Amino acid sequence: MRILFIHSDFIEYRVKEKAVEAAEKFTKEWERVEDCLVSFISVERKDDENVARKAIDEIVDVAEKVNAKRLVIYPYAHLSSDLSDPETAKKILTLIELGLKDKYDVHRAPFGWYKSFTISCKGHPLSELSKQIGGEEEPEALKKETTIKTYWKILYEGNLFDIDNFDFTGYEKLRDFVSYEISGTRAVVDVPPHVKYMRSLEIADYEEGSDSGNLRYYPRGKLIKSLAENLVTNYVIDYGAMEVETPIMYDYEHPALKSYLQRFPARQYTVLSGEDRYFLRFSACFGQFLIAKDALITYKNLPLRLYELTRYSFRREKHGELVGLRRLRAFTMPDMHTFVPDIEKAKEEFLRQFKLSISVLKDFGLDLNDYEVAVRFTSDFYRENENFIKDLGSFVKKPILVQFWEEKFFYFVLKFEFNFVDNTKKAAALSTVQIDVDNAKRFNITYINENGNREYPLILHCSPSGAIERVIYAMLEKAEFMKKEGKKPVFPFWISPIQVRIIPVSEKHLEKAIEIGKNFEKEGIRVDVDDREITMQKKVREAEMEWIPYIVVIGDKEISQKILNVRDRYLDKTREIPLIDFIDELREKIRGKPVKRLNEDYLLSKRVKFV
RNA sequence: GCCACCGUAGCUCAGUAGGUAGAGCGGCUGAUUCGUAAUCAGCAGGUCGGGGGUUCGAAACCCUCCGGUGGCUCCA
Repeated sequence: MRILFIHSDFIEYRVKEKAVEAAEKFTKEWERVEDCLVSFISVERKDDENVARKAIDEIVDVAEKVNAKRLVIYPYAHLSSDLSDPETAKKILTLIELGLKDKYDVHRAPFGWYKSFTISCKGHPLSELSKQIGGEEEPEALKKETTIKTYWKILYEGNLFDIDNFDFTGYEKLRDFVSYEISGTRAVVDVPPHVKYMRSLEIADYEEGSDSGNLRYYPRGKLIKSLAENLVTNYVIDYGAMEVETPIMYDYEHPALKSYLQRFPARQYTVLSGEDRYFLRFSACFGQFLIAKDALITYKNLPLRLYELTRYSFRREKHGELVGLRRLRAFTMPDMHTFVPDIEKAKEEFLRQFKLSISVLKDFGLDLNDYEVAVRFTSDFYRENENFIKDLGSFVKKPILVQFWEEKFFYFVLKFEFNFVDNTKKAAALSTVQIDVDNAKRFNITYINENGNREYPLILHCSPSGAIERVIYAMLEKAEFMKKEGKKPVFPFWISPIQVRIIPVSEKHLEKAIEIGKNFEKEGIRVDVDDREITMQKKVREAEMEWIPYIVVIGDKEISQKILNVRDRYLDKTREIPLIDFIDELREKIRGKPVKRLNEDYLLSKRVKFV
């Protein structure tokens, strides 16, 4: 259904001739209504009573906003090219009329007639609005989200505070996050700064040749992304998960998948294979659940953990929501599922994964001050596990946002997220863990218990870092915060695409510079040499603009004294250190971290400029 | 999905009573061989996002599509 609202000084219409066979009988050939809200409505194919109900809510909502007492329902076919049959349209229009009659003075223009009309629009900002309601692919969960009963509190030092009574002094980012969550931000903002960096640092870029929200990654971005992926995967495997790989597209008609789709508030990409319709996965859940369903699992195998790094997960986010790396339609998500026998075990895993997520983010240079914690649960879960929730709050030693759901509508009873609040005061979720009480049954995943009987496990969904692209986004936004504080923006050493740049003072030092560079390369440190014929000032400047952590200048002095002159970005100063000691220092910094080779030429004169 | 703004050289942008394009950076060439955030000079480089229309004439005005951004809505 589509509705066009016009808040009018008056509308006047006159019935002319029949437009369709099924035209409605009418009582007034001419009508004029003063000071009213006119709703021009197209009833579309697939619209039903639910859509009518939703339409009533929308009309009431708008009427309240513009303070209208009189309503005009005006059938108007021209808003849509996918109309319902006339009988349905009449029925739904009548339902809407009846639904509004109690509270408003409702007038309705007859259906199925050509009418002349004159309307006077008030012209204030809310006087013209249009809405689209329903749509066949809209999952229940998306619609339900707007009606589900929920309330919010701040949890701090074991106490729950009303949002309005909590003093956010010193917790401004939490305040921004809360207002973003509950009311949506009102701040006037520009493009988030990470978009500028993702391009200028040659990490990622928009790709016109694809759908919006599908980005291209340049060599440096690909390197950063791979390192990030490897780090998370290593963590998860150390944690005890087994890595699997599953298809990226699934059958719309598969019964378990079909009902799961309805519980998941996201839109899908659809793929046609001949006549058959498939959707692109929006997480690794399906693939892993379908594996678990067929596996022979006993209580001795629990907790069982499956993991996949999805490249990609797809969500067809609305156009207006896509920005840079914050929100994409194709993204890389580490996704682990843990199967446990009961709620006690689930809580134990939940807490461990909570801590795992903190460790993972820390390696990306994001600590608890950089993100806000949200914990959400059903009221039932809270009643039975109040202390558990409070312990989570105590563990992070700062106030957190908690959300209560009166009923369980989604598939989980408890979840947390770590939300990054960026320079435009918008929030994006990074790590998350959920306790899923529904899907074992839905997918018929069972394990054999001590007595030889089949039982449904509980399932934890965990993305310890959140989407990899989002982690990069958070690192870039954090860099901007650093810049605002007067610090130099920089990546953690292990993930810097170039870790050491060697700058020969003049051409005659080049050979020696390359030789010194080899010592770093042997240790798995990504080093390059600026062999271009430009001034060294300029080389230093460009190295700084690329956020390279260590800039080593090689001239006569360094060659004769065998001491390196290092410009250290983390300390923001230049220091002198013997080569051996410096390499030891860097080796220590990358210990236990993923290592990858430089993903571009060692010599800057050979480099391509991508942006 | 709706509304608004934007799209000009590889990048950032200038170019409004409509008269077939400019700067800086980058690139190339030459000079300079240089000590920690921009050496100097010359040269090359443009279907003005795509398509359609108005006009003698469109980067400019209109329509439409695509892309980007912001707002609304929404965001497990």
